Amino acid sequence: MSSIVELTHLERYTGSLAERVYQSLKAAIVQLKYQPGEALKKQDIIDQFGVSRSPVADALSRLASDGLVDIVPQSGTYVSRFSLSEIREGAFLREALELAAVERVAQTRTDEQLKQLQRNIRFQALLLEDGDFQGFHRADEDMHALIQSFTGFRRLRLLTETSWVQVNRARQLVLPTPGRAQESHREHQDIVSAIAVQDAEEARLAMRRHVRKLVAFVETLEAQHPELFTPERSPT
Amino acid sequence: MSSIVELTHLERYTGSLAERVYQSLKAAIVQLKYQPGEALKKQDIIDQFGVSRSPVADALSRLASDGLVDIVPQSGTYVSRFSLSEIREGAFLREALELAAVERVAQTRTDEQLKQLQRNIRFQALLLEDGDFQGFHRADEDMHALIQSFTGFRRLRLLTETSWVQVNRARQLVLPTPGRAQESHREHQDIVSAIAVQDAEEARLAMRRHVRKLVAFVETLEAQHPELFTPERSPT
DNA sequence: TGAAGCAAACTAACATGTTAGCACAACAGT
DNA sequence: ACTGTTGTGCTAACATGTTAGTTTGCTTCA
Repeated sequence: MSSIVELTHLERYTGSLAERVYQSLKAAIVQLKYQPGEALKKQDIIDQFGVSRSPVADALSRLASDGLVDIVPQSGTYVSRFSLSEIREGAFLREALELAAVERVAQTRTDEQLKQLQRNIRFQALLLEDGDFQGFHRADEDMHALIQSFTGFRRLRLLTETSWVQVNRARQLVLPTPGRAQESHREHQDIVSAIAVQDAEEARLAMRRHVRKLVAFVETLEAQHPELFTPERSPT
Repeated sequence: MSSIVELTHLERYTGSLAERVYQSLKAAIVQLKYQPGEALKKQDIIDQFGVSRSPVADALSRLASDGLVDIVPQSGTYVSRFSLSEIREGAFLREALELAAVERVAQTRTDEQLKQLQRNIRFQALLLEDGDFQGFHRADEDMHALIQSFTGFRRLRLLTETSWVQVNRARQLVLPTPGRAQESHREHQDIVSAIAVQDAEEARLAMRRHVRKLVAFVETLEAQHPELFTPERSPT
């Protein structure tokens, strides 16, 4: 059962070879093209990309520090299984960072920044009317990215991304719930409204309500796909 | 002026060669044995450790993702200079993570955990009486580590550490202020008191007061050591 | 039949050879 | 003197050779 995984061509990305291999593999893992628990055949990757072991090894070690693969010394590299505790931790970290960001932005926002957020919100409504849920999801992510960029901190976005990546991967398994997008949009409105009136505390609360909803969706997952999860470390 | 930097022997650390080289270099950079802006001579490192380029390259790439060195492609690797904005970001991130941690722990703590914290606090008092400021500093860090470990999240501690590492490096330049340790101890007491009565909001506030004090010390630094800082990106 | 031992095949980790881009100094032309 | 050019020596990035530890599965012996 050595299912060959179709990897995105390196030309789609920029940077060093190692960087591009990293991007391509990461996308494949998050999109569940690799099964959690599956062994990563380095030779296959080398063959598909036409590169040598060095950039691949480099990419894998970066994926390991993201927690997306587990490197077993002198043995092999495996796509990490889901772990409820890691998913909860990812959600906790994202919540911590998003709350701090929105609190700060509520206090420091300029009118121009507020305008951008409000434009995004109206755009979301427009996409919902058209039933473009994929577009809505992109606009959703854009909104979070906007808020984070308004803090002026560059690393923040990266950290949130890597914290969240586990949850995001698990989210691929959850079927979209009818009405969830509308509900989500209303929560976005609450957040931006609080930012508009510079109420930091309310912005925090609104963001917290929003983020915690996302987590609740994932919690039900283990029962449906137990084989993708690591057993929650019961002794032997 | 190729000042030879004394690196800690690899035997002091555990893990793969690359891991140990990473630990040793990181310690040297944080302790300012390397001057910010200084070029890292890979050959010197190789000679001192008696290893090959692979583990050193691996270690350097990890230091780069910590923000401790800047790798310039096809040119060289340099110990990163201080940047006020990066220091502020590090402080922001640590604050975000520590606040979330203490808020959670205030709600979920067991009596046994509380006991550990209170024991730590009394130990701090004892060290202060003896005038052992270095020991106090260690106990201080232990307390923060304790709180983080009580969340049950493993990655949290690592993230806080890497967020803070820039600030910590800068802190090496700040002379200890008389009476600061006592003040710090009182702030620690406030935090643990709030945890004792499970007042999450007060715990957050106490922790915030505490963390922000540390940052204030660093802010004055650029005037004293301008050569260690990157100019705050004024055009050309 | 089952367990213990052994060897072959695979892997990550480490070592080393090669390539190509950048910086800086010496030098030539004006 | 000043500018433009070339070449030398450095580097990171990439390719490939080597080593040593792990897994797997076959074989052998109780």
